[in-house]
Amino acid sequence: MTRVTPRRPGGRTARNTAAVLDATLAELGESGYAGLTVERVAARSGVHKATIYRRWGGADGLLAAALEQADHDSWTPPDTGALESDLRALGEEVAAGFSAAAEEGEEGNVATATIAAAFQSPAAAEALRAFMEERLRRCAEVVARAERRGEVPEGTDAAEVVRAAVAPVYFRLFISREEGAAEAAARAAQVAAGAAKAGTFRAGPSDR
Amino acid sequence: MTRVTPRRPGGRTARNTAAVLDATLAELGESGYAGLTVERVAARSGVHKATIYRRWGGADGLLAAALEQADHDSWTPPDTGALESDLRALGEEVAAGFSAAAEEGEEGNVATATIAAAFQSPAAAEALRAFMEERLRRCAEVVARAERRGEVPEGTDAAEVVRAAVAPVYFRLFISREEGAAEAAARAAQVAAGAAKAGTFRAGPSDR
DNA sequence: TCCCTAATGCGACGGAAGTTGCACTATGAC
DNA sequence: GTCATAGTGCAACTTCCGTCGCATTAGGGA
Repeated sequence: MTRVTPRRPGGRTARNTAAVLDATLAELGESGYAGLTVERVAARSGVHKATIYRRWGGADGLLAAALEQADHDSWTPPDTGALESDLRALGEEVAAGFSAAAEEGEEGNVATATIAAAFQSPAAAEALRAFMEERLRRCAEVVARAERRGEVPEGTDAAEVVRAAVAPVYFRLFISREEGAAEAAARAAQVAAGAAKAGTFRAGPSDR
Repeated sequence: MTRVTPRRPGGRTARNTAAVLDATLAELGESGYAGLTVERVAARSGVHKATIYRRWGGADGLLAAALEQADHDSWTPPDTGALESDLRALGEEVAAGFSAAAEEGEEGNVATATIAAAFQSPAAAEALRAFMEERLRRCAEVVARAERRGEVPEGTDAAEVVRAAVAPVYFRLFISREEGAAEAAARAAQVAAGAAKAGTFRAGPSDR
């Protein structure tokens, strides 16, 4: 139904794609997913709404496409020289990004919007899954460095360490809706790093 | 605007309230928050949609009211005799509840719907915050028992221990959208219990 | 029991979202 | 350069959501 890869990818089609995805990101930054409307994107991009419905299927398709594009950025995890401070910086980055997004109209809103959209749309859920998988993969470097320094035992499940460090931040932001996500980052980093050093995260049933 | 507490709480008003909230829960179980519509609730409950809009303001108000009602249940945390297995049971309960909800049309959907709605509606966000606060408060008993048994040092921040144990489960369910939430519960319980015993969770800046 | 009025029912209206059929434009193969 | 057609623009249409004014009903104090 939805043609994501047109058979004529050149010229006008390419320009339309770029204009629509740009407009989508801008709208997300301003209004979040709840305010993301095909009609507004159409008006902003100058592309007719029928075209958008045909090519992306709706608001969820727009979001998935925009996220897939954002996925190709050059983000790398922090490198402070020690596992715990790396994890803390990671968590604080998450907390800061989402907190700022909630107040201003920042681009962190795109991530928030995607998490929200994943509840309603399989396409968005899949886009989010792929995005987070990629992020966790890049974060594995943090644990790999710690392993090289001898901070943690060999065979440590890197992704699991990172999950333990950032999960409490997301929990406070989106599940329990409490304040103090930034402080939680420090505590979680301490816990995760401690457990990693003690060997609790050595590749168990979930290594992958 | 929205009159949550009518001045005539008896008779028809009470019957309408019950019928509407029942219908809301049923709709949530079948279609989630995305499919929660005032018109459908009106049709199902036999109460006119204008009445629903006047008293609850919209879909988000319905959800908040339904959740507030569910908040008054008699749920208590598991008691297995040891901290780590208590935490594991807790996390597995969460994982099972939400996984089942995702497949069938179960009541766990109400919680999922609330988390989703919190992204769009301040009322739902506040309802979710209150609900989770109450749940965390009840879960503190798990840590209190461990403290009495001497498993963890005095002054351990109970809520923080519970957050560390369940956050990775929620993270996999709703943020990274990975499989294996149940397995994550075991690992997280191990990490949280270990850190608690080591005194990492002794009341820090975030005791409250 | 009576009576004031809070609460509800009812229908119509305005607006926004999404769909569809048709005409037109410009891409890319030749 | 030419030409078939993928892709787009356009406008009308249907459906659904939320609001409003007014008539009607029933709660609960007297």
